[in-house]
Amino acid sequence: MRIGELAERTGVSVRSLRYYEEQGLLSSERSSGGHRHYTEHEIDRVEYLQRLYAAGLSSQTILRVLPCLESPSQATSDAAFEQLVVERDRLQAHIAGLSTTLASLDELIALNRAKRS
Amino acid sequence: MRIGELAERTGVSVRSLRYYEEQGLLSSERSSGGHRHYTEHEIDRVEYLQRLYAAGLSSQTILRVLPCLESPSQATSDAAFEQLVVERDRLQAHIAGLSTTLASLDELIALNRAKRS
DNA sequence: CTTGAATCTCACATCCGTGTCAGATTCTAA
DNA sequence: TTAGAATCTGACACGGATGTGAGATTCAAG
Repeated sequence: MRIGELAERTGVSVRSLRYYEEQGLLSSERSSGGHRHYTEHEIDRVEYLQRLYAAGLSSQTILRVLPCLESPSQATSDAAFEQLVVERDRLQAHIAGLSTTLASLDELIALNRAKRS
Repeated sequence: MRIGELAERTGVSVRSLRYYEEQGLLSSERSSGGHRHYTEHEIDRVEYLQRLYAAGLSSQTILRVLPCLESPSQATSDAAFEQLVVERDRLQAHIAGLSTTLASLDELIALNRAKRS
């Protein structure tokens, strides 16, 4: 499929897809004329990238953990694996903080609801 | 206390504290010479602001929900309350997404660990 | 073929909380 | 009173993913 279809099916802009490729996070075959072509597989990849971005990883960080994603094997570099664990722990802590905030927002809502009519 | 101490005690930079004030999120008394002075109360306020920023609210959005924070009463505007609920729901959904990502990172870690020596 | 839609590259803009620097002023302790 | 630290305002810079526009080229359907 071409880039427009991939964009549509993933909900990610064409601009972003090109950016991901530029960052080394997404690959594509090129037609003789230079147009990018993707397989179904890239849909999952793009969606995973979006998840990682949403989790607060930068392009560079994602690049570092990619080997773990692509080939979970003994050959996977220690650096990639360690980075993966670091990011997991960071995300876990982040979620914990957000959960606390969520709880306090809930309290706030209850408090306000009580004081209203 | 002065701005330097507030910064130190909250872990927020002096620059950011001034920015919060500029955005209408933080108030201060001024000395005759123009220096800002804060009470203990502002510590909580700053920490709460940090939580909201971390939860993905923009300055403007925080400004909108502030009335609910400051005076939970019948007088609190409907708009503020509704925005508060919107943000709570947004945060809830966001946490749910992150949790999914966390789970998949955990899987990935387990998978990689298994394949390594 | 031809034509219009899609894609290409390159470059610059945007957002927004924060960093940082400059030059002036204020505060505090000796 | 004076030196040095802290604060003041104002302005510009940054990071990083994404938006946007120009001008050229390619693709696909008639």
